[in-house]
Parts: sequence; C-alpha cells; structure tokens
Amino acid sequence: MLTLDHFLPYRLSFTANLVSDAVASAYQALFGLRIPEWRVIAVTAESVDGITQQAIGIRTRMDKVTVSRAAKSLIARDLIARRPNAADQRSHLLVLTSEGRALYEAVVPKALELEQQIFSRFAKTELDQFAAMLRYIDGIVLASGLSGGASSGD
Amino acid sequence: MLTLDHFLPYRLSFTANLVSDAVASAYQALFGLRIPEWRVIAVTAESVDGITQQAIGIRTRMDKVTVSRAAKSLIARDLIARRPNAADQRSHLLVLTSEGRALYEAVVPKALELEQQIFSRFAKTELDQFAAMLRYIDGIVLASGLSGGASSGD
DNA sequence: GGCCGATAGTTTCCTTTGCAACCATCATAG
DNA sequence: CTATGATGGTTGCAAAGGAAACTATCGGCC
Repeated sequence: MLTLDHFLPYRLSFTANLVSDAVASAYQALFGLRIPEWRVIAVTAESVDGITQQAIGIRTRMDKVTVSRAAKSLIARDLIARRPNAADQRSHLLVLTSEGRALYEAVVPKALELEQQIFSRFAKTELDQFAAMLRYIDGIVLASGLSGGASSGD
Repeated sequence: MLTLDHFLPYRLSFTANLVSDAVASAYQALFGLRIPEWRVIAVTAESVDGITQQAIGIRTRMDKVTVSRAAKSLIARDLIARRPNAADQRSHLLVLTSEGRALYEAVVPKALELEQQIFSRFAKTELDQFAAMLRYIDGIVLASGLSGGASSGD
C-alpha cells in the first residue's frame, strides 16, 4: 500500500517547496530579489573573474532564459555589469558592481540566519549526512538520464 | 563565506526539482498524468468515503485552484467522479471511478519502482532519518509563520 | 578566406500557476 | 425566518517559466 505521505519524492518536493516559499518571500521582502536573481548574484559573487550566463545556468540548472531575464533585471538595477569576454564575443562576463557586492554582503548574513532558523535544530552530523544524501541523489538522477528542465524556488 | 553550493535551502530545492522533473516526466509519459492530477488521484484513492477538494488542498498544500483544475480534468477523463456531499452542498465528495482505480493501481507499482531507483542506494535507517528530517523541517517552517503558497513538482 | 554546423544569448509565444473577484451555500444572530 | 459574514469551489486575469525560433558569433573545413 502506497501512501502519498510516505512517498519520498512527494515528501521531498513538499518540504522543498515549503522552504523555498519561506526563503523566497524573505528575499523578496528584504531585498526585492527574486530567487533567480539571488542565485545569479550569489554565483557571480563567487566568480572572481566574472562568469558567463551559460556557466550560471549549468551550475544552478536554471534555464538560460531565466538567467537572461534575471541578468537583465540586475543590470537595470546596477547590481551587476557585463564585461566583454575576450575569449568569446558571443557572451559577456558578469561581475558584481560595487552596489551589487554591497547587496550581496547584506544578503549573506540574512541568508545564513534563515538557514540557521530552519536547520539549527539538527546536529552537525545529521546535517552533513542530509546534505550528502541530497548530493548523492543528484548524482543518481543526473546519471539516470531523466533530468530534463530547470528549477525554481529556493 | 557562503557558497550557494553549501546553502541548504538551495541544495534542497535543487535536488527536489531534479527528482520532481524526473518523476513528473515519467508520469506524463506513462500515464498522461500531471503531478497535481496524480496527487488528486492518490489522495482520493486513500479516502475510502470520498474527499472534498478542500481537504485535498490542505493535505497536499496545493492551491485550491490547482486542485479544482486537476479534478476537472480527471472528471473529464472519467477517472474520478463527484458524489453529492450530504453534509455540505457547496462541496462534493470525490471518489475514484473503477477506471480511476485501475489507473491508480497501475501507477502505484511504477511509482514505487521509480522511488526504488532513486533511493535504493541508501540504507533503511538512512532513509528513515531523511524522511524524519523532512517532516521535522515541515514542522519548523509551518510553525514559523512564513509558509505562503502552494507547491508544484513531485 | 569563405561556408556551415554548433553555441551564447534574446525575444516570442504558450503553458502552468496563483491571486483576486465571484457565486453558491452554510451557519450564526437578531 | 431572514440578513450577514464565512467557506467551498470556479472563473478570469496577471505573472513566471520553458520551448522554440531568431541573431550573432565561433570554429572547423574546403
């Protein structure tokens, strides 16, 4: 007998959506950022020499359209900038503006705080194992072919 | 230093989307069911005496609109039927038709097989702890107020 | 050097999803 | 018993995301 409640893909999706919604509305309320925008900022912040949109898409599994739109909106807000990519004129290298970096540095502690709020009840070893399982699942699904599209909530 | 890669809400969302996409396309390909439809069928199958759309929405955290549309489409395909709800004329009780039950019984083994494929690499105790953590997280987020909207992928 | 298939990114269109307004019924208060 | 506020469900509209078509550049090949 299968119960939806005990079906792991369902449970995983259920919880992830719950967490995503919470995090998304916090970002939106505090910084006016939507999830794809936050992701672009975060990944860009981690890439010292700039990063192409394609690379962002690969790393985060966001659709290139989603990345494009997020980038457009962040450029409009002067949070990121495009630098020419000497190696390939089709793409640009995204970098944070100083404003963007300032925002990033304001978001990070809030993000960590939020994470803390949700996950602090667990022991470090539990969290490590949890994260390890998530990564392991990624590997299995990705290897198994049937991956498909992009993602959404954080 | 925060890395998106090590940020748990992100990791959770990432993996859940991956799994959801895989499961969703399997349901779609094999049975022509979208996730909300599958959920409605599953929950209805578990409710011997019929269940209202509202109850389905609460149990699955799907928006009532999503439930309504899924139900509409399932009724059109003769997979579920509405029975009058003596206790409240505004709502109906959804039940599976025999066709619907047959489909459900065809889906279940496939669903379990899929679950198996993804999660069989883990020991039972690991899976139990994983599921327990998910439920615990649900509790924390729900209690913390900031829950919000509905869900999507399975 | 100039084609030609592949790739980065944008724009367009369509599908999905969710909120808000709406209708019908319920249930409580006068 | 009827008015009024709440609740189940549907419909309409707007926002978000993704597939496909398009543009510009790339890189190998003749």
